[in-house]
Amino acid sequence: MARVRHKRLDCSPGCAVEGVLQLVDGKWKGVILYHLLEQDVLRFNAFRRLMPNVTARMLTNQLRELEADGLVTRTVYAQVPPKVEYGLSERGRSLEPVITALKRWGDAHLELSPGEDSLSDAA
Amino acid sequence: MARVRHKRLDCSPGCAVEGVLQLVDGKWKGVILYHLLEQDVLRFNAFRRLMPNVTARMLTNQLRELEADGLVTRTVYAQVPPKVEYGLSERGRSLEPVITALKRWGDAHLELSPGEDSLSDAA
DNA sequence: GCACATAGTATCGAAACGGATACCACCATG
DNA sequence: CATGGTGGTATCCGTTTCGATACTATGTGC
Repeated sequence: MARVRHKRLDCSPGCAVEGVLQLVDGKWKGVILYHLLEQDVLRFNAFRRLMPNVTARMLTNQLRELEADGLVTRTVYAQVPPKVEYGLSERGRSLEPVITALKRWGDAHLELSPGEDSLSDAA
Repeated sequence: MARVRHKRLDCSPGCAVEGVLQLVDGKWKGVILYHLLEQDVLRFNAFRRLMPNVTARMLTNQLRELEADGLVTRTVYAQVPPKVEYGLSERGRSLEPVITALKRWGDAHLELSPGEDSLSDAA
């Protein structure tokens, strides 16, 4: 679901840049990774509470892709009611400098007025 | 053209991360920015030669969006044949740590087999 | 006078994206 | 017996993306 982007990474050294972008791109992956770096472990519905606008379909989707890319781990507990925990793999955790660089730049250059970045859906 | 992503950045502190992603995301923006950091100034067709798979339509599009976001500058010389130069604005140049972080991670974790990242279209 | 290079634009249409909605199993609680 | 919470899946369907193709203007070289 993460935009097909490039079949071939035909951009010479720029490839590396594109390659990471391909992993992080996806409507909600940035936020998901960010939250996982902060919280360590999150359950499905915990994500939904953190990001009220994401639909279950999309959340599943993004998490599955991140898992397929080896960035997040998915642990299912054989319980009823079900319990599934999402966390960062080692590879995922290694993205920290990247996420940090993104956050640092955003904080410095984006000037999100506080109040626009509320957790509430503010419908 | 850069995927609508989120109307509201309702992800609390993660917003900053998403915000930057919104600027860098776009099928070719990562590579464009990377090349501009390396080369300083590039002309339209120079980009096309560096990225043989991008169509004129898309290239125009990505450059225009980057320009609208204040990351690249576009200088038109009143000549015939036309000459248009693209470069980084100060804001664009400030993205360097971000691009660098992306590239560093990509180089370390992606293992692009050399030969797959050729400049040629290798049709 | 024809082709080539410059830097694009316009239009078509197929494919992908992604929201809305309904639905699943299972258990606990009231 | 119904309702709520868990973690999803399936389907429909409008919207967006983006490649392909054709086309523009002007000046130079052959």
